[in-house]
Amino acid sequence: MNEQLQPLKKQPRAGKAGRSGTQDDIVYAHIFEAILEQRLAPGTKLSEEALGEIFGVSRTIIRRALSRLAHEGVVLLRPNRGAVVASPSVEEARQVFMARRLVERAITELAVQHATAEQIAELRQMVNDERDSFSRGDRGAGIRLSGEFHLKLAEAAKNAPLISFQRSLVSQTSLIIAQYESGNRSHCSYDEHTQLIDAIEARNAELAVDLMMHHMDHIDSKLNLDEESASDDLHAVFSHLLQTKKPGRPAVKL
Amino acid sequence: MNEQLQPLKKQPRAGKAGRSGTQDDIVYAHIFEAILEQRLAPGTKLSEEALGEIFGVSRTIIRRALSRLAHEGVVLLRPNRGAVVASPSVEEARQVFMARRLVERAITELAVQHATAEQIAELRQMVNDERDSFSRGDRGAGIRLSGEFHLKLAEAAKNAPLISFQRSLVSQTSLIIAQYESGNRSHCSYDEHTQLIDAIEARNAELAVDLMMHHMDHIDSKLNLDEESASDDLHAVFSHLLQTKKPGRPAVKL
DNA sequence: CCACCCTCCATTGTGTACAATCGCAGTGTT
DNA sequence: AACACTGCGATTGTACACAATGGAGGGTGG
Repeated sequence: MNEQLQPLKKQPRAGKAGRSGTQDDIVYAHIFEAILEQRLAPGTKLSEEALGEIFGVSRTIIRRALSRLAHEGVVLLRPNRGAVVASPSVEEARQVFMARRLVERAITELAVQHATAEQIAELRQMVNDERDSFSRGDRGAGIRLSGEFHLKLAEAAKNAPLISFQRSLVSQTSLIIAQYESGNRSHCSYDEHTQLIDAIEARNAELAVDLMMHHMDHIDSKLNLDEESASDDLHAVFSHLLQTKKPGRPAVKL
Repeated sequence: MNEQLQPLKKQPRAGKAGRSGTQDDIVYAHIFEAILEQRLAPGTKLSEEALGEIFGVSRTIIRRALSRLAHEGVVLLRPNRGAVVASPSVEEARQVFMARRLVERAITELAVQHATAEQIAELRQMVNDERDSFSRGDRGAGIRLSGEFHLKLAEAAKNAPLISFQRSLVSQTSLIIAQYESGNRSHCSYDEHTQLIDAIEARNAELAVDLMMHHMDHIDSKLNLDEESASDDLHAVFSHLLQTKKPGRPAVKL
């Protein structure tokens, strides 16, 4: 259980202190990826020392990375209790999706106005990568790339606060998908992404927004948010109890 | 120039390591307040060591506080160059306002649905405080309380991601107001806030949203964002030069 | 006289040591 | 037997020491 993550220091850097601010980014990105690709399950404890050993950096760096992740909502930082991978409740998931609809609508409208030919080309490339991942059976990478597509779209909207917010929302969405998806099939059907790009390229705002909203509908229709919950959910539902009450003894009298 | 901020450790705590996570919050809150109340002008350098001495904590704490502030956009963190109070450009200000309209509209609609009687009472109390501050001539506190009003409204909307985003937007807005306001009169006329509360209490969504949008219009009509800029702006425009060149010698040949 | 380069200093980035805190287990008591 | 208390272990919170970076100033050459 000690070497399950990537080997230390993916990118060899000159000396210990490479270009400043780069070290945390690497750690951040790796943990982020691991969470989104579900190599780290919700609720998993993220020990600073263990992570530091794995990545070959001190706890200082780990701590900063965890801090960023916590700010984005994919990691829960409990004072004096350490960090765990967030396990969004159904209610939290609903809130995230509501916020996303709001933001995606605005982003789509803005992207129609501002997207450059280059950005549109990049978007098409990302859809290709996404399709490849799914056809390769790499579900984790697929979820991540699908999220990055929406992030790229946000960049085309040319509004810094929106981009930042979207990053946080996409992260949490990916976590929610990883946690709640009913196992049938692909999440962001890349076909919908392609149609969306077409509408944006044609500068058809109405159609683009329409497609995006349908896309959102499809995403959460694939989740088990409504009604009762499956096995995974039990953990999520009771996680808030487990961290305040003793897990050894039932926290709730039946 | 060494003791211009509040005396150390406003709230006396038990020993050095009080309740965990509290220390950073205090420092964070103090710097935040100082920036919003314009006791720290945009472009001011925030030395870690100096702040650490002022607050009586080590650079570690300061660094974390600055990190949070940077994430909210009120502080700019330049690698290897230290932190400065952000000085939003006109374009950045526009983006923030665009995002705020989006978010405020949604928040207003949700607040109409979910606001409890208690929350409405709290909102009224905040407007009172705000009015008091302005009548007392405390412009800084007024700006801050006005922002906190909008933040409280966001809480009534019961959507965690939106609250978090709103916090960031309000912070930046306050900074923008502090920087660009044409000196005439109060920014958030508290009267508009009162009307807004009335509409929310009456569960009149349409009216509430309408009032909020007008409120937004009023706010940025009071700023000098359009066209050229006045005296205050000069500072903003040249602040990036002033922090690289010596202030004693003209940075730009006339 | 101006421009370029080199050295020095201030400040940040990182690693590590120490201390406080929390959860857990063992033990004693009712 | 169940509850409460106390001590221990592990892990986080904080401070500090060292290393590296970037800028400023002085000096030299053109």
